[in-house]
Amino acid sequence: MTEFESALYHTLAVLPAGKLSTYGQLAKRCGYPNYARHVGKTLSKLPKNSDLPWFRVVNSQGKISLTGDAFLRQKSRLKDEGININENGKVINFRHFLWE
DNA sequence: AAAGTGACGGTCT
DNA sequence: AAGACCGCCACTT
Repeated sequence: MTEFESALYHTLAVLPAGKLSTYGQLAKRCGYPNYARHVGKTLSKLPKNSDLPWFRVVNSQGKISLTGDAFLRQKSRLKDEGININENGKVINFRHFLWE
């Protein structure tokens, strides 16, 4: 496991339920500014049974970046935490839920 | 080794 | 508000 992955996992692990973060924000927070794309890349390799809150991560515009089934799964997980998605895939009241 | 590829992002039109 | 454009960086072709 790379140093970046380790840093990212530790940061993601403490993202509170009911909150959201963005790829870029997580990258910065774990000490790797400019690694937004790598956050996505890394999350895409996460095991399906991962305990990490991968679903609390959306893009800088507050939209879900996943497609197809994955999109639906993320939308569902967020709804469980009281966060809803509009017909364009965007989090309703996005800024209100941002982590810090 | 050069070119393409992302669960991305900021800026400028 | 929505695209186009470019910067970004590790990986794969």
